[in-house]
Amino acid sequence: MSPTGEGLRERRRRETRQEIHAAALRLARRHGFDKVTIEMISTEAGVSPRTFFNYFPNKEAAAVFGPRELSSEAAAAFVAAGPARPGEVLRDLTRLLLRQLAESPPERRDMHDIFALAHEHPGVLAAMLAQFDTFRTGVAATVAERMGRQPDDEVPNLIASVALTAVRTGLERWSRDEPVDGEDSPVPYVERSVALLHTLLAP
Amino acid sequence: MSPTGEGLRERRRRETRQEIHAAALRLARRHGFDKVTIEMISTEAGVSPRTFFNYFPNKEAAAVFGPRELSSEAAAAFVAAGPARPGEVLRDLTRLLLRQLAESPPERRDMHDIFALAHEHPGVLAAMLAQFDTFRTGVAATVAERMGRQPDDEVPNLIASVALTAVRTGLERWSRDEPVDGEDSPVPYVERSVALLHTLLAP
DNA sequence: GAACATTGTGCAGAGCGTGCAATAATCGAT
DNA sequence: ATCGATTATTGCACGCTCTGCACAATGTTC
Repeated sequence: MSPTGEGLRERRRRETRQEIHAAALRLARRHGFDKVTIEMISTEAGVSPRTFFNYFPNKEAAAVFGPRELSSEAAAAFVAAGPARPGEVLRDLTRLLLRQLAESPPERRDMHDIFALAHEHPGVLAAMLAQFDTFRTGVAATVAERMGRQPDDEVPNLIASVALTAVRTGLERWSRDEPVDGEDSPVPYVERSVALLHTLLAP
Repeated sequence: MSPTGEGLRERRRRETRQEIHAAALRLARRHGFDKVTIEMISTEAGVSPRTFFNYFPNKEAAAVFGPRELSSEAAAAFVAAGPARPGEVLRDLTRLLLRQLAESPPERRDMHDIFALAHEHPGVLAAMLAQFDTFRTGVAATVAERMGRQPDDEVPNLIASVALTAVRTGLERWSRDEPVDGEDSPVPYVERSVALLHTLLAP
């Protein structure tokens, strides 16, 4: 097993999944989403059609694939900070999310295309929202852990929802903007959404 | 044309859609969601399989079917109230949503089963979120109209997202609770979520 | 390197979802 | 009431989706 703690199998699996995702997005750009078949994606990614389904349930999920959980170290630090008032937890959470976004920012072009696909293909929108919601559930569980509450408690869930609403909104606007030289981070966009959100409820 | 302004065709269409939805949910309860086929649903609803697809793109969508827009009168009144500060618009919006929820509350049993299905079938969750998001988009457009902003502007979208997060969270908890005699409205649950949300950002 | 666990692949088959064209029902007007 | 226009229902055909199963190939553990 390698020094990173990640075995060969694990790495391959991650790479294959990424490969299939990239293939799906590439082909959707080239031919239009609904002209693309699983067979085409599989061939482009160098796997069998059957293997495709070992990684994704359908092509929508392959196209929108992205991170589904917080990095575990960051989450651990967040939890370790211990209980606090909801407002403070929300503040910490948005900071955590922004840091993670700054450290491993998505490709603007990919993000743009995914939002565009979601806009014209209901199935893609559904897949994207489902993925986002999976992330939200995980975040809510982390928040719950820090606050000493149950994972399905309303408070952690509302905190996670609010924070991720800001992230989603910021990312969407970022993906629609024209790239500017030297300024290609989604972070300011999300910060802006967070600020707006505060104006909303605390006027 | 009838006095309601709704023609025979329109009414039939609405009824058929409702019929198919009910059939899908009923069969899912009886046999488990993934044992149910389009053919079974169609037969149960008294239409041809081909007709099913004139109403829904797949069985997930049929199962989670629900309202997709604000009632037009309520929305009109909301818009007519004219521009205001974001916080006030949000307050008005939550009132509007609560009134609508009080006037035509969903069946608790249906809501419970839909959330349960969504919990164990990723495809159902995706369909539910997509439907919710369609609603959200429409609400955002209404809010935008009132505020004299574009429908894709961040402010109306954040307002709609926050309000509907509260609705979703409240409905989910309501659907999980045991029915209590004489107290079977989702309204207090949503009100509670709204209140929590305010505590969050304005502590 | 032997035993074990996981992953990739082919095959078969039920079910999904759509385009098309025919038929029937409703609608809006005279 | 009648007639043409619009819209809904259905059957048919066909390609694609997705899953279960069995077995080979490839890591992993001891």
